[in-house]
Amino acid sequence: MRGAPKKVSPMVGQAMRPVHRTSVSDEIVAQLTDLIARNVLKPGDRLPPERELCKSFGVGRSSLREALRSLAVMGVLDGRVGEGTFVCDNSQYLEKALQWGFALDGKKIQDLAETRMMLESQNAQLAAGRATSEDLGAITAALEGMKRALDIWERFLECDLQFHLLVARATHNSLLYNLLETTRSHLQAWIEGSLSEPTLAGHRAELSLDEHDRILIALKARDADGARRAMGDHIRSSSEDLQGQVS
Amino acid sequence: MRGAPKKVSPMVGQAMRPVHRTSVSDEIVAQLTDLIARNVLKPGDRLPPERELCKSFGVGRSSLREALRSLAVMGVLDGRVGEGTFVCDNSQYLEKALQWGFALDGKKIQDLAETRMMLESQNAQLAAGRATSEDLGAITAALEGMKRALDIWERFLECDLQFHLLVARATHNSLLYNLLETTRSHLQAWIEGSLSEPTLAGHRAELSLDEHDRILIALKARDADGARRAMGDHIRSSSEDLQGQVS
DNA sequence: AATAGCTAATGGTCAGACCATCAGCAAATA
DNA sequence: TATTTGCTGATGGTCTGACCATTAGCTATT
Repeated sequence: MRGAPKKVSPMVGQAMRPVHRTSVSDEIVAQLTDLIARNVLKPGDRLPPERELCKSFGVGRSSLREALRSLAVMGVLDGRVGEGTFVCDNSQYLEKALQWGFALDGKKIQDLAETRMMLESQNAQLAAGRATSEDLGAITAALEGMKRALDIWERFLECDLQFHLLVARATHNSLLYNLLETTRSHLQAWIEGSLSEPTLAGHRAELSLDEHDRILIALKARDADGARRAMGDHIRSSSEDLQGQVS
Repeated sequence: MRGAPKKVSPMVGQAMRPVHRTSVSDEIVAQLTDLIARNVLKPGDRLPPERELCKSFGVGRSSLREALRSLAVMGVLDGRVGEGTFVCDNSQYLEKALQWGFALDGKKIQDLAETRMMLESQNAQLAAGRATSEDLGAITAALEGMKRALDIWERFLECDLQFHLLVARATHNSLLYNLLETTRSHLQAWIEGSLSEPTLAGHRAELSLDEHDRILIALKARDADGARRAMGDHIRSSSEDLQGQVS
């Protein structure tokens, strides 16, 4: 029939493009993001129930749910059982992205602790210049909670955590707050595991109270460098106690 | 029965914590990310078929697929029909996230810039004490690349980015490196969008070179505080130029 | 040796069912 | 009347089983 069917003409490959293959889920995601981008779906809005969306899009529920799931992990949608699926008020997809950075990294304790140390110091420095009176009031309340719970070790730690998170909130930088939150949550499991027995609870609690006092004083005095140093000293001191228990 | 049932004791609310509510899909996501983080699942590896994973995890296929979908959206996994599901070789999990260009409001940009500023300063400080000779060599090479590309604006920026990432790598803290990488790439997308015309390229490039020089000198001298200040000055100076274009 | 065709494996999709949770309302209670 | 309790429907979360489209790998044909 043909003289040389061995080789196919290479021209053909250049003239043809890969066909546009789109999955059903991706199509749904595209349509929904478009609706949100054009403000047809505003933050806080509630989407129709899944079973209705299925009929509207003409797809099965699995595909629809995979699409919703995609948008949920990006922080665009939020599904609440019994209530419905809502458009998140603030596109917090940045925070989500940073959180996944933590999850995917081999979370070595030392790196985590170092990152936390750095975040907390800088947060204190920033907070000194930005904390509102409400911020300072809340931080003061947390500190007083610690003083009241000197003998209830668990409750003491809880107020301690609150103190640090409130300082982060006082930076009024949602990214920094979120970073500290995720860092802490990854460290928390390890901390609680290696510090379940409050051997040196009394001594440590007294010391900790004093350190927190210094931080708060620096914050109230708007002393940025002082707050940074006080927070750094506190973290160093408390982590030394932890390290001692481990090694 | 009781004398005054009007008010519930407020103590109770403090003694109880919200129960740990976790969905099946999230559990799978957590397990898989953990496996990837601990390098049990290496990039390029192929996961068992979905139907097998269902039995392994003891969950239905819907839930499993939603979990896989979540990881696919982040660019961690890649499912190919007829072949299987693979762990993506590139750890650029954020490429996908950037694909949907969500509008970043001014506050977010500011938060992002601030976070970057803080990361870079601290990274420089840490790197000064830890950089190996290879690290310093690579950073020097990046700086020389910038000098050679003074008239090629695009290439200049590329070397600039490399310089900063290499400093982060020199901290030998993968978490900090990852955080900076994510922060930078999100900022980069915004910068390139609103700063396509290199108006003051010449002036800025000269200044930038000088600032990078100072940073490198401080790093080589193991001057932690100096490196931190030099990096801080550099970021402040360059971001002032950007702010000027925006406002 | 190269090609075409067959088969099994695999991800993608769909449909229907059941469960846990939540809002809202009505009945019972103080 | 005001509060609590219990019911009910709506909704997201999950499971199961099935079918389809695509792919790799093998086999038979040319």
